Amino acid sequence: MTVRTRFAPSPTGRLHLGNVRAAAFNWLLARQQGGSFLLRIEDTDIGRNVPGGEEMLIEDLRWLGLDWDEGPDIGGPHGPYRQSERDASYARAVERLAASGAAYACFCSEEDLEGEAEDFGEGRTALRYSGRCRALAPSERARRVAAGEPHVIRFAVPEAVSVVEIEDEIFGDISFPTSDIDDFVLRRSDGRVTYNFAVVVDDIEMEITHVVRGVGHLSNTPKQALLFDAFGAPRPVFGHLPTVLGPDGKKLSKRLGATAVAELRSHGYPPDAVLNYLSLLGWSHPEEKEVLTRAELIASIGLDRVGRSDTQLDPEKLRWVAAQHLASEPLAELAAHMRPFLDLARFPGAGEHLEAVVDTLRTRLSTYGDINAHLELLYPPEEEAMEKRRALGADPEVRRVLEAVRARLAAAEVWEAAPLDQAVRAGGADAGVKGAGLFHPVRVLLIGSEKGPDLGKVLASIGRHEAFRRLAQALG
RNA sequence: GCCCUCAUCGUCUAGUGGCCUAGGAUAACGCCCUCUCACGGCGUAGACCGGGGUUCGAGUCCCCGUGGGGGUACCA
Repeated sequence: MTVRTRFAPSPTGRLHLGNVRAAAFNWLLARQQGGSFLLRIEDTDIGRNVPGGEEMLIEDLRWLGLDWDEGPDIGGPHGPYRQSERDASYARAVERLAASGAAYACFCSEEDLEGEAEDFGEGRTALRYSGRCRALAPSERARRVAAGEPHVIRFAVPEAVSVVEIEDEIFGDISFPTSDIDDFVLRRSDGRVTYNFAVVVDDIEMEITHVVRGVGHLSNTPKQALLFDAFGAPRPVFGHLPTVLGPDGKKLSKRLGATAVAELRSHGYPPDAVLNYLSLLGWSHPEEKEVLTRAELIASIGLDRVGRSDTQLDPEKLRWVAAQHLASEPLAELAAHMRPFLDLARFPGAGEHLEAVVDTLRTRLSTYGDINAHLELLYPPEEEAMEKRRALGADPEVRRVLEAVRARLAAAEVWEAAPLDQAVRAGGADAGVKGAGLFHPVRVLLIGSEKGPDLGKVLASIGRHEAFRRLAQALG
């Protein structure tokens, strides 16, 4: 049996990290097993749909590298992949259940049901449907339907089963008494089907073998399991993932900007790092490794090591994971990834020696977008820097050192970090200084601070022209 | 109300009755490396929600409580 998993979001727009985490698990599982991963759009609730939501969602998934084998944009043998386009399937499914007696028309209006309201206490009430239309004679039912009387289609919870047993790969075996499940609505009076019904019909027709989703759906699972049974279809393997909470421990909301995928992308987080971090939410590697490549993730992921308690997003740890991923990237690749984030208006010179710049700054960067925040180190505000350089030039002792260094730099044949570092040291030797007495004034001259990266790297980063320009401000 | 479910350092987690004096990671702090910064290395501090059982022995099993989450919709 080949594994088929799916990600089935409603097109409410940007994906938040909880959803993406579910998508990631499904994708990783499918790739590990050599199976298929499908994308399905659950747009049965019109009120929830956001214009362009599907496009944004697809964009986010693509960026993360979670590619699907069947979906609304590329089609596939089990389409359509948008619930709003699957009316024919749902109609057939309703027929089948009605024919077998597992579903029936109910004519009760919402007002009729009010009378059956149960008091929860504290003013809260619930409508638990008694199933009274279930007792209607088939002929009467047919007559009223034919007469065009408004009705919904309800599922007839089988009287023969007293408990629904769910086997969950993550939460274990759970039983739900059927006495707590009333005859729920399958199709609304306006003809639209409900979520619980649509998912099951879709999962059956799309031959989904593994349903991996958030625990929020665990309570729906018995209803869905009953439907699979009523259709005579095998139940898929279920796996419910613990909830992902925001850094504040509260539920993820759309306005929690920092947790949206699009936000991470715009900040320059590497997609592989995001995937890595997300996989660590609720799951742990058998050897507790935490920095994992995409391939390692595919090889080691599994529902058996997923925990059951809710997890909180930790932006600090995400940054750390991202930094680890950057650290292992080859310099040329890193520079290429950073180029689109470069703010050339602020740092016009940086583009010319990008590789050297990235090499100098890379140990302090966690994301591609971090480059600008640290570029100021190499390109301090001009006015202030100029003042410091003049002050340096005014000190005869310092001036002597800087001149010696400048002479050595002028003689440099290649403008690269290692030889430049040697040149600075040689200049110091010429002037009879070394250590802090040499490096500090040179560093203040170059970047306006005694603290900072190795001077050879700084010189290589700013380039020959800029280096002499800064020297000239002190020495004339 | 009723049903389901969760509970280890601030956070992510390891842990499936003795290996736990509860391990790792992150964040914090300190030391080392180094001209300095960053990286890195080493170290310090920090947790089994509470109460009852079961057992020779419980973070691990059971029950109750507390707290959190979900369902109980013609929401998904």
